[in-house]
Amino acid sequence: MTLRFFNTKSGVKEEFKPLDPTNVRMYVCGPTVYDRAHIGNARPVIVFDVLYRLLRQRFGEDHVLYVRNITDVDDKIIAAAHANDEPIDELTARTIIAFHRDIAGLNALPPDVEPRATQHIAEMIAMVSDLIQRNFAYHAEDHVLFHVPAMSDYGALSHRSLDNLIAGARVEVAPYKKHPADFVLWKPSQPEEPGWKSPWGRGRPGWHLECSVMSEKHLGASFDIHGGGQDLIFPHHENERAQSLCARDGTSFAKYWMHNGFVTVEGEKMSKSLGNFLTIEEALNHVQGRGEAARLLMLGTHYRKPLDWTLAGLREAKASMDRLYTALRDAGSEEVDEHGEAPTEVLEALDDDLNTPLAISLLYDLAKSLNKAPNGRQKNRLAHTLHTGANLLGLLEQRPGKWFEDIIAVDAARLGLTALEPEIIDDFIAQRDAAREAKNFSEADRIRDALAAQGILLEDTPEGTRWKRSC
RNA sequence: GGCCGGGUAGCAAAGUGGUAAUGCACGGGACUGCAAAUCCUGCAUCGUCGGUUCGAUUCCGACCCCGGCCUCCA
Repeated sequence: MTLRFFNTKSGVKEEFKPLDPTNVRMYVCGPTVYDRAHIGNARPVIVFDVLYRLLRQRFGEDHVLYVRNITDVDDKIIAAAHANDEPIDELTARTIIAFHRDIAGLNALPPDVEPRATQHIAEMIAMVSDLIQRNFAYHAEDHVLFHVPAMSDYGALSHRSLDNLIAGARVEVAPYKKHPADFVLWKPSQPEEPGWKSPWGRGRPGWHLECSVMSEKHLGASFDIHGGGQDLIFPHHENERAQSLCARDGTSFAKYWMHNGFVTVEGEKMSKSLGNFLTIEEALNHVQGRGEAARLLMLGTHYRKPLDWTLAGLREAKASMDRLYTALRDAGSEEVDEHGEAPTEVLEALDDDLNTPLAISLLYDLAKSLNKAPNGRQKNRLAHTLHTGANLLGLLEQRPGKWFEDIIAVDAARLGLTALEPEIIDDFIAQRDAAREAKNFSEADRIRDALAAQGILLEDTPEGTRWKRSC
């Protein structure tokens, strides 16, 4: 097995060789908890969830450590709390709960550690002190700033030169900065703002510091993979890297940097001003809470490419999931088998820089073979293979019956659905069967049409009539 | 202006120096009372122009579009 991942720093696919195969470590930037998670936040969650699943499969479940932080101190949080007239703690607690619920709906496994910035203030202060001591940072007007020219290969991750940065700078440079590119490690807090006592007065950490500190604390100063959205490459990850490398000797920080592409919605960049800020919850409501459809849509495009999220695409993904679940249902495979060795081809597709679109196409191939399988023995084998392969992508984790019949995790009434009870549906089906028996096909079709109008589709099989919800 | 990524069938999206996976949609056929589901089958010369090559969609160059980053952002 050879895993290859595109490393942002080198700009090419590299063979993945973990520092310690018995302790593969990855750090992914998690949410800043000031508002509901949107569909753009969902992409790294899903992409790195697949990476986590792959690494667990390849190196063993107990040999992978996945850390995803929660940023719970930040100027946006302060602003949002103020706007809501709500204590910061309440805002962040509420938002974290919603975040967990949202991504659970996307079948994302929880990370092994989910550290919070506010629980690492002491370590942050210590790292700032180290940077000052090593002459990589300086104290000026209650701020502590990282002095960018002090680091020789600053810009190596984002492939920018210092000259470019200055040329492109559109911000007014604060007067206390020695160099325009210098960035804040610690900044003063106003009395009404959250703050912690420090050698430089009451204040709070700069944006990048938390990830340097939390990755070191939970993964060590050198670890394997650092992931996040492409927009984090600069300045966040560049600065994180600068802090972490300059604060220590002989460490490598992240060996592989992986970044997912951006998400647009209906062809437009998501932004609050455009009013197309689509939350995960809203998106899932469009498919009655079937998170796997959203997941399939996300994974249907390679993670480094831009992804345009559309309602049509989501509905199509739902139809595609129907196909896979139909194959399982027709195979009589109601068992959800979460374990077992995933099919080699699927694993190999993922080994090659997470080629999820190829992996998914292999699932369709398996579904086709399953549909054509002549006997129960082969069906069982293929169903199991399809299951384990799909599970690697976080798909097909439900019973087919549940997939087709439930309205999952949403308030049906709020969606304007009548959500017929299964008993009532069965009753109609019995009436229709009687009509068919009597060759009264117009009555049979009338019942079928009536159910269809309620979103219930019928399928006649040799074993009898079955139904599924159409949306 | 600098950096990065895209442009493949109606839509979505893989991939390869030797005439292009897969899904959805659509057409034909089988099956069905009719459907649905399923199966079989049809549907693209890969942004433009040059170059390298026996041969390029795949390599090189130029150009044209599209998106992102350079300021908070997944």
